This record gives sequence, C-alpha cells and structure tokens, in this order.
Amino acid sequence: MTSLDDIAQTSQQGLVTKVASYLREHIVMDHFQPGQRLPERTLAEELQVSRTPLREALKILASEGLVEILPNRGAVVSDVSPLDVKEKAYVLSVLEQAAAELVCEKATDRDITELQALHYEMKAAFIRGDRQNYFRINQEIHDRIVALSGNRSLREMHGYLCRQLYRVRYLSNEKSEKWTTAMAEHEAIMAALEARDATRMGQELRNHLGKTWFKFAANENPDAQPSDQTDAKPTKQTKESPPADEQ
Amino acid sequence: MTSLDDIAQTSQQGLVTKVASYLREHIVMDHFQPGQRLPERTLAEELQVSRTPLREALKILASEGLVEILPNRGAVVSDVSPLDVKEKAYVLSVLEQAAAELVCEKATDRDITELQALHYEMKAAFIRGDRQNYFRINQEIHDRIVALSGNRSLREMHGYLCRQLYRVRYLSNEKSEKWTTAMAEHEAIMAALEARDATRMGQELRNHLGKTWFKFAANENPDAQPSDQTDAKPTKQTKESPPADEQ
DNA sequence: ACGATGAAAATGGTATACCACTAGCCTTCA
DNA sequence: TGAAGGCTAGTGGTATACCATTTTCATCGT
Repeated sequence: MTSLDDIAQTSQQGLVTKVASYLREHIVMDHFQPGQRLPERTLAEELQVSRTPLREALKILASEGLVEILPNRGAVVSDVSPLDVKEKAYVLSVLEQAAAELVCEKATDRDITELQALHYEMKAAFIRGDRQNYFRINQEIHDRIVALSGNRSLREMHGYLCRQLYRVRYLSNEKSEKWTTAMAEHEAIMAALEARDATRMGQELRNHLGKTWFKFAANENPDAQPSDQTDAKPTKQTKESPPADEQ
Repeated sequence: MTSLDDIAQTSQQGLVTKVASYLREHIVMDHFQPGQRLPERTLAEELQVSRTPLREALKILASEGLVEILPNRGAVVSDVSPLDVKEKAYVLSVLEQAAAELVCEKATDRDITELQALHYEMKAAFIRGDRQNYFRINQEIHDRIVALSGNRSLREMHGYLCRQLYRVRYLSNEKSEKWTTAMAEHEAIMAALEARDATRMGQELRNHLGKTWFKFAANENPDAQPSDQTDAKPTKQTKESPPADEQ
C-alpha cells in the first residue's frame, strides 16, 4: 500500500499517476464511504500536493467509474448499486469465459502447471481459514487466466471491471461463509483447464462467477429480488429458465 | 460536429467535457494522424482555452485509450496497430454476442420491429451505394442491440471499444468493397433475432464481426502475418465452418 | 569533417491566484 | 412565527506563472 509519504517527494514523473493510484487503492479498499465527497483543497493538503494534479487524478478516476464528478459540486466516490454489481459481474463472466476458451487453446503446459500451483496455494489458504490470502490468490488466479489469454484488450477490460468490483468483492468475501462451494467450482475449473476443454472451462467459470457475485448482490441488498436475467448462466442455454422479466 | 466556437464561449459547466468531446470526435474522425503530437500550448490557443482544462481533457482521452501520454513528452494520438484491432474486435464480438443473447430474451416485439426498420434503412443505403449512411446506420444497429441488452456496463464497454475502433472502422468502410457479404450477414442476424434464437444470433454476430474486422486488419497492414489466435470466431463452434482461417 | 558536449529554447508538470457557482444561514417582511 | 430573499463563506473551474526535463542546434575539439 502506498503511503502519503510515497507521494509528493520526488517529482520525477507522474505525480498525477501516483495520486490516482493512491486514491484508487483507498477507494477500492473501501477506506472511503460511497457517496463521500472528496473536497479538493482538503485532499490536496492531506496528500501534500497541489490541486492541479489532484484534479487530473480525479478526472481519471471518474473515467474509471470509481468517482463521480458532479457539475460544480466536485467529486464523490461512486456508489455501486446491487444492480450495478450484477451487470458488471455479468460482463466479467462473459469476459472470463472468453478468456478461458483462449487459454485452453494457447496456454503452454508450463502455464497450466503454474495455475495449478496457485490453485493449491489457494486451497492451502482455504483450509487454514486464511481469508486474506485466499482472497488474494483467488484474484490472482482469475487475473492470470485472463492474462494468459494473450488478448491485451480483454485483460484491460477485465482489470477495469475488477477495479470497480474489488471493494465489493472484498467486503463480500469477508462476510461470505460458503467458501466450500467456491472451492469446488475452482476445482472443476482447473480440471477443465487441465483437459483443455474450452467449452467446459468457460461454462464452469461463468457459473462460478455468477454464483459468487449473485450471492453478494443478495447480501448487500437482501430485498433485491433474485429474479433477474443479468446474472451469469451458461451462454448457450436454450430455454433453461424463463427470463423472469424485469423492466 | 462541434466547432471551435461551440467551445470556450459559455463557461457554464464542463469546459473539459467539451474539449474532451471535441478532441475525441476529431481523433475518431481521423482528423489527426496516429502518432501526431498534441502540444498543449498550441492546442490550447487554437481552442481558445487555457492549458488546464485541455490537460484534464487529455488525461480523460488517455484513459479512454485515444491518446497516449508519454512522461515529459506530452500527448500523442495513439496508434492502433493491426494486432490491437484484432484484439479489440475479438472482445467486441464477445460483448455483442452476449448482448445478442440477452436481447433475444428481453427485447419487446416493438424493439425488434424498430431494429428491422433500421435494417431496411441500411439496406436502402446499401443499394444506393450511400456509404455514409450505410456506415452510420450500421453502427446504430450494433449500438442499439447492445443498448437493448439492458446491461449498462455491457453498453459502456461496447462504447469504449467502439470509440477506439471507430476511426479504423470508418477508413475500412471507405475502402472495403465487399458490402454484399456484410449485408447477407446482417440479414442472417436479423432473421435469428426475429426467431429469438439467442444462440444463432450470437454466433452470427460474432462471425460477422470477425469477418468485418479481419478484413480490415489485413487491409491496413497487408504484411501483418496472420498467425494469431486472438481473432474472432464463433464461441462454441463444434466444427461448424472453418473459421475462415486467419490464423 | 564528424562527433560529442553544452547551452538555449520549447514543452510538460506543478503550484497558485482569481473567478463563478452553489449552498447554508441570517435577516426581514408579511 | 414562518417563509422568502439576499448575503456570505466555501468549493470547483479556469487561467497564468514558474520550475523541471528534454531536445535540438551550434560550437569546439579531436
């Protein structure tokens, strides 16, 4: 984690980048409340920087969807509604499914072995009840799968969504007790990868993400009705469940 | 198209937004060469604004991938390599495929009718040889499909990629002669939509985008070796048609 | 004559000052 | 006493001035 001191000392190159990273990390780590205002002068003084780079950093964060800039009202950390979570999670699942299929074709045996190693690391953290590391490695695995797809744009999009969901995912993970099913799903994913079964791996991943995120969305807003079609489900289902119309 | 005068007159709210939109449009319309530097003082004077809002606008465009900001070197309009095009187009096809499936479930008959109307408008432009409108309506149809998915995040991602590819798509369309196949593909897409066959529509769309974009990628950089697996092809194809091998 | 080095000009990065808008509070009038 | 309108403080938006880095051109030395 970057600290205040890491910023504003050497003006080498990219103060705005540092400020943006700092704020991004803090927002993502949920150190700011959703809806909280970010007054420029105050923040600038706290970070020991001028308003100019801070403002530019806020603009970047705004385009990343982490903060919202209201006209003449300044920046507030953006609130991610349960519906937002479901929508973003759906896109995330679509992207990871696509990544999975590419990975099955492209990955070297070495790559797959490394993923398996990570998987076992995660399993270790799991049986230890080490939430922190379980969470971190889990994220790492998903990132790695997307990275191995070899498609930079895919990875960029994935990272974009992950940043927006990280805060939510973190809190969700803190609360959620049902690691067991998640682990089982991961086992299935790895098995499909080992067999290089693109279709199966894609479906497993999508199913996994769907469950994980829907579970959270329900957590955060218990009164959210679970009848929604933006949650993840296998791509090619031909009438498996009625679309349960919302809108 | 916004003009210089539209900017820098009323300082009501959002000069940076206007500057960003202006630059975005000009970049997307290919009025700037890829790789061209955007000197802040010069541009600011041309746009009749100060450097500050211009810089913030450039930061936004950078986060949108339209310009690149080199450390201590300033902003240059980003060059989209043929590989970039293929990667982005692949993601685009994945997103539109997902959108298609959602649309088949969610869209009202009215929505579909409207899409068909647009389709016939496009066909009219097609047989007239009206490239400008053909291009515009084509874009409109794809946008509409994604919008009808009802998933805002999906739409956002789609828009993000489209902005990056718009310039390329525009030039490609200018050069490409093979509208006929593209039209046939659109017919197939519409037929699948009319039948609300999510799977088929998704595949048709993905196939369509794959062909369209690969055609361009080859056009722009003919010496680009086609040995790459990130190009678009139907997701779940179980050997339905040789993916028009560009790999 | 060619290359290397240094100085100057240009460009980006940062800070600060000034202006416009918004909001909250106080005063005044009904 | 309550509501409405204006005034003031605070915040964001914009412009400009200053500093650091980079690049290029000229000059000097080999």
